[in-house]
Amino acid sequence: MPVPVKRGQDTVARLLDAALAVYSQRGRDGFTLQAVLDASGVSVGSLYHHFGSLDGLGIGLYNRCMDDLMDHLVDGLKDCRTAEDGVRAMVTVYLRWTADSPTKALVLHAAAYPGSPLGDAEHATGVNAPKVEVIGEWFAPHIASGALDPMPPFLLETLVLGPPRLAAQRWLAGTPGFDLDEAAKHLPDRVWRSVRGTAK
Amino acid sequence: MPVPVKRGQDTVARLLDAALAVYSQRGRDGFTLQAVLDASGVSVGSLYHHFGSLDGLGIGLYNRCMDDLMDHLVDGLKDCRTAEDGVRAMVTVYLRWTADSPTKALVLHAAAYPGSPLGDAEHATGVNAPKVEVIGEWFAPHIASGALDPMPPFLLETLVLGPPRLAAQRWLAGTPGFDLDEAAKHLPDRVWRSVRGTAK
DNA sequence: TGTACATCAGTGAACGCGCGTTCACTGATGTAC
DNA sequence: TGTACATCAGTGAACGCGCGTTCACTGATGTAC
Repeated sequence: MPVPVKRGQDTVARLLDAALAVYSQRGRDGFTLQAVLDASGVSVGSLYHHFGSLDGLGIGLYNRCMDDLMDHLVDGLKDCRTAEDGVRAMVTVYLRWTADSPTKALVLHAAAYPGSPLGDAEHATGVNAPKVEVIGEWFAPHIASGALDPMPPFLLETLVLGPPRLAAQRWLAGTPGFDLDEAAKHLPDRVWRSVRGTAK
Repeated sequence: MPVPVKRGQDTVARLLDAALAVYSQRGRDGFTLQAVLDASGVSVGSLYHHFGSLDGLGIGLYNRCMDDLMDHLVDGLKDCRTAEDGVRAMVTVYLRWTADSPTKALVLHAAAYPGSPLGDAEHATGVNAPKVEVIGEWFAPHIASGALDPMPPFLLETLVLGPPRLAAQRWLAGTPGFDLDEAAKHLPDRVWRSVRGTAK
């Protein structure tokens, strides 16, 4: 007989699954207590027992999605050695992850705008800080070596993730003409051009 | 005696001003009917007379902000002749506009995520399509001439606006270390590298 | 192993508040002749 | 210019619905001895 997972863990998972489904199907305005309860089959009190409030569940959902993305980004760097490999991997992974997990991506984008109740979650909890740091540390030596032009880390992030992120946003919004496959074909190259070292 | 503006135009302006103030100060969740009424001093019925619903006012607000940004972008191209000038202008104007009109920028970012009630506004009304087209037409000959590497327009948009947009988003969210002035110093250069023509 | 107790997980009826919207109305401005 | 009428702008009391949250409770699992 399998050792049962920690008590209540199953309920938490069901709530998060339902939250993701509701959020992606009915949007932010449709992310309502009743909708989550219906989709999960869990009782109100149980939701409050585990998450404290509907906002709490929202924050849990956000953290779960962000964590998933971070895992993929970190994983994408694993077999990279050159700065170019790393930059290309970030762009490629971001685009592929979006295509593979559009519902999670949607949660992230919806929460990314300033003043969002979920957007504050990351600052508050800092749950994903370690993984962000891992990525930062991967790139640091390549800046030091000159393989990447010297620039503050925030500009590197901006240049590397900005384009795939905008492409993802437009694609998720269904803007006609936005093709993620075509983006994945060309963006890594072009992003690399914008950050590679120019010094001898 | 000055000819009075069209009847009711003043009320509409007051509502939009109040909407912007409420949205930026109290966030999306604070954008409530009562808050707008209090901030504007206008009566419920009057709001409904002009905008039909609270969502209608939200759409009006979104269109107003997007229109403002588009004006600035189009204006930024006016004195540009080379492709490089144009690309640099787009990046620079986007960043400066964000710094100058953070409240409007906030509305735009908040509405940009897919499934947003305001985000659908643009598709629904297409109010800003003409100005988008103006910009597209400005760049077309520079792609044709090879000054910009040939690529689908959506990739050009992604590469040019992606980085300043992400920088703006992070700055608006108050992420520590994000400096819009520093971004304005370096981004135009680097964005240009990513899109300039490489053919002879 | 058995019993007593403590903690954790889960239930759902009840509550009250604030929300967006409606509607019958008054007043101001424009138009016809 | 004066009168009659039509249209547009603005008012605010009233409505009802759905929302997130609470709470007293039952049941299941873990712990002590």
